Amino acid sequence: MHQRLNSSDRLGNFPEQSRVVRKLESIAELSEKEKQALLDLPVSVRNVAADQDIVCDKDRPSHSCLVLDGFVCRYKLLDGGMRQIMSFQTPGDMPDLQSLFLRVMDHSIGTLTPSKLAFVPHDAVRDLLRRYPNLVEAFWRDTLIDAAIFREWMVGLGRREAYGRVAHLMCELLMRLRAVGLANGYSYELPLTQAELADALGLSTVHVNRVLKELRLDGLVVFKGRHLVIQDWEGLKEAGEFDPTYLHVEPQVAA
Amino acid sequence: MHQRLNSSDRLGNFPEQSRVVRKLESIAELSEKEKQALLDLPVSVRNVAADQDIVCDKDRPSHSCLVLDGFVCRYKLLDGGMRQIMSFQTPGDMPDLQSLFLRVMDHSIGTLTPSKLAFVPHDAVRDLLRRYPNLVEAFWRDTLIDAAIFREWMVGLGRREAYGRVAHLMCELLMRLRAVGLANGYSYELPLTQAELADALGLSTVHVNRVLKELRLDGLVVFKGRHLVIQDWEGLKEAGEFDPTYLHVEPQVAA
DNA sequence: CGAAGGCTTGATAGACCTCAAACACAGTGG
DNA sequence: CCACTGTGTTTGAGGTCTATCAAGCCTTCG
Repeated sequence: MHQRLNSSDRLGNFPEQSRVVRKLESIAELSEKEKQALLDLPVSVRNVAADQDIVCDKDRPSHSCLVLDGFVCRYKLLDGGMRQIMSFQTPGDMPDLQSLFLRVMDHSIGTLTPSKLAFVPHDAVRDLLRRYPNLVEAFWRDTLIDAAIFREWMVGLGRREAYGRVAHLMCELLMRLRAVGLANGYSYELPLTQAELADALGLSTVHVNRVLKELRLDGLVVFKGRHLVIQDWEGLKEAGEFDPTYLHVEPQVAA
Repeated sequence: MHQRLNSSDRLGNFPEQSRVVRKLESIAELSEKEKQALLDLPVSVRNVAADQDIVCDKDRPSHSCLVLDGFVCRYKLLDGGMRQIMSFQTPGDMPDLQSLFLRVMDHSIGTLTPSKLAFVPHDAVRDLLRRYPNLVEAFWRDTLIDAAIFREWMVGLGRREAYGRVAHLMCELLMRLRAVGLANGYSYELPLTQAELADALGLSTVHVNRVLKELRLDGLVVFKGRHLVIQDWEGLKEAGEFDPTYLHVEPQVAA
């Protein structure tokens, strides 16, 4: 029997729901009723192994998915077999909200680590948005912030050297993981291989390796065993020319 | 006396309104009432010279702008003075719809050619969206397609060589300009300098020049005097590995 | 313990950049 | 009408960043 036993569950029944709510609250004000409505969303939750596709290029999904736990990414494959990762989705994120309005997938979404995902029928989301127009703003904002992150990555891919590109990504992930409580001070779990980082940064695995070594020798960060420690936050920000405006979070602990 | 005389105009009074309507119709179904409401939007129209900023990084705009005529771009400047252009906006586009929901600009928007722009107060747009929920879907879709284009550019910047990158951009612009009636068969006005192309493609001006020459020698395109002629559409698509899915237009004349 | 995946490092090659100079063309002014 | 200027294009030469290839090493896990 397969994993979809719990297709009649509601989001609120899972402990990780707090990450989703927290993420949305970092984006927009939510009333109690709206939060309730969110938690009442019907979901089917699945545990998915690493390196599995959730949605594929050209698919026409009927559900949107929420990341409850794990690292997920959007990516495209080129003819030659090369891969470009276009975003990392961390717990609390909704990687394919867009499929609500763009029927055909123009890219794939897959897990990078073992993940826990909640699938919500599009109809349920549509219904939610009809009943709570304020949530339209929240969800729309979320997709706009996604786009802002794409733009920032474009800057990195187009105009930053490898060193700054890596530094910038590490800064961004600290900010984003903090927002959902997944960072401790200046360190966080970064369960990615160097090859995966390379695919996101438009570099080769070998070069990522060399840059990481350089960052370590410069005393900025240590990345070992899927764990990242930022030893010199100011230095890292400078190396990546990092300015968190594009993340559109409250001027929180961006210290 | 300054240019804003016509601040009490409505969009429908300008002949270029058709481009805006046409653009939106290529994205979503519009009822007659919705089209009417669009045309009744209060606008102040301005003619702007080339190379002028419309909105700057860190601004908090109170209006959204529509491109009635001309080429406009989003861009960011790096510390070293380098520029990354993140999108080209052509007639019919709404480059800063996002400012409705993201208060602070995380990039700048500027003209590349002399342009005719319509500014709509955010309040008027908000009101429109409140009255016509179907337009929410259309506008949201528009911002999602923007994001899809960002993603496709990321692929180019990260994983395509200069040759394919240039080819891909030319394919994309043909499709987009056709959708608003600004292409003739396989040619269109491309009023950009090689330096501007370079800033969009993450290349140096010199290298763009060399690639253009190569494309010409290969018989794919001729770009001369701000005019582009595609001589071998199949070849160009192949060179850029171009697949128009990400533009999310009807499977129109993508022949 | 062996296998597999990931990490690390060296050597070589290629894509692209920077610098520099010449050329074309349009607009300006005497 | 013709220098003069400025912007954009074109081409060459040399240098840098990053990719590719290849090999050795380490860790994890059955």
